[in-house]
Amino acid sequence: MRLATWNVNSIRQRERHVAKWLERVQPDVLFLQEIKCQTPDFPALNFEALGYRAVAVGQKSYNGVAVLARVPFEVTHTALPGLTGDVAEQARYIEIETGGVTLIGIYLPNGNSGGEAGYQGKLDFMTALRLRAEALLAEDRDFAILGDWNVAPTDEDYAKGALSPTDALVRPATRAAYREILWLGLTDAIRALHPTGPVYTFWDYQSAAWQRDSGLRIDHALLSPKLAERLTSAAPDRRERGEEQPSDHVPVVVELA
DNA sequence: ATGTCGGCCTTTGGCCGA
Repeated sequence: MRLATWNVNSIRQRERHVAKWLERVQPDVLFLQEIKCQTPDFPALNFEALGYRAVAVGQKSYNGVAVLARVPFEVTHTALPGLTGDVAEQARYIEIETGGVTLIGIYLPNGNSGGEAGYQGKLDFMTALRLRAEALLAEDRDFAILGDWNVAPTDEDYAKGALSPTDALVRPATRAAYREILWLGLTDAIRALHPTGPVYTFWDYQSAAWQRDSGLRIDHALLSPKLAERLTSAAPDRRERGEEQPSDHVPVVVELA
């Protein structure tokens, strides 16, 4: 099973990139983030012509997630269970079941806007996500959580100078919340296979970040224990960052035997 | 490394978010 996640930074700007990428990589399931369109405006029919059923959870202007799959699936949640407050109104979560496995796509709040209240929304999302993972573990479900986590888990996960030490992506409370989820017994697919060194998934549009390889590792796939045993590969597809008019994120692809 | 994007309204330029 080939799973993928990609923050596309507007599906209207990146539809051709996604279509070409699907044809080249042929994932079974692809989660998208930052589609930046309302649900009815998502170009689902164009992806269905390529053999991918598409379901979007959109909103005006910002955020928005979607799933594209060439395998049968059922959408089970379009919002993160248990989450309340302003952040709960935003399109950041989709959960599906396919082949007896639960797959979750997330666009975790960045946390740098809206002051401390905005940052608290990020932490609230992470708490609700941990509780969701705990519930799935208690049910003995096999599951994976893929997406733009907006967390650089360790200092190896961002290039020197690419972030302020006080950025919400690296604040101690952010990292602690990420570890609480990871340490439930989940496996960070990329770090399981590439334990050290830079494995960036994002390069800012500003300051020639791509040319300087000044990147971040903030897109992650976390696997439940039995899925982790099936892990055979996990890597960002850096090639996409060099395309014309790219997203600032590249796809992350995970293979399970 | 505050000369980048994308979306939207305040609408042909300025703002917010990333």
